[in-house]
Amino acid sequence: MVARLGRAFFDRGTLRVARELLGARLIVREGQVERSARIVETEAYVRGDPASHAFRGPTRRNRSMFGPPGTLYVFRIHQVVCANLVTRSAEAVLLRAGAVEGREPAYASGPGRLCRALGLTIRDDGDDAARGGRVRVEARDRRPIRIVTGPRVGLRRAAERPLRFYVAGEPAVSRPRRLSVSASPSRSRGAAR
DNA sequence: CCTCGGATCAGCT
DNA sequence: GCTGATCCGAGGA
Repeated sequence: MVARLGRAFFDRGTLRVARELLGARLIVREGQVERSARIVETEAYVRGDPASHAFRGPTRRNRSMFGPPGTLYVFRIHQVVCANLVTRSAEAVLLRAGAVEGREPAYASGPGRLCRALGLTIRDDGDDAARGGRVRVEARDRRPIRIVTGPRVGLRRAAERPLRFYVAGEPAVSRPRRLSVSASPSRSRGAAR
């Protein structure tokens, strides 16, 4: 049995959570069916970050970002749904890509495609993934992964901040750009790629 | 009220 | 690489 990631996991620094979510499984229950994906790409949105939806304070749209750690913040942009997991202090981690599990493994490359693959909708906004309802997250296994850090994707403001993290060698990751390699979170600093 | 532009994606050059 | 779709939220007047 795999441990669900609970409140304590999300109630930590956002960069750390963003890195440690890599390899974790995002699971969405749909009646009797469960759809899941291994998370392979994340982005951090932090306090004082002009690109963060929480930057200008709470509104109806972003109120989930001010919820407890582990809250889902789901928003829509250009008719596309994207999902975040809230950490602390109105910071959050955007889930950008995943390896979808099932009889036909597939790659969901991009936050909109990931949500679509798992059936996440705007109705999931505000749900508590740490408590584990329709949506939950399970810890990754112990196999080491190599994490790459780089600039976030698709932003006009604060685009250069290295707040994107992804698993090296994963096909689902969005168009790779400039890279700087770091080690797996539970291991010591590793060799370069 | 009006205007602006976006944490995207698909499709085209 | 670039563009357009397409619409809603945010913010200013």
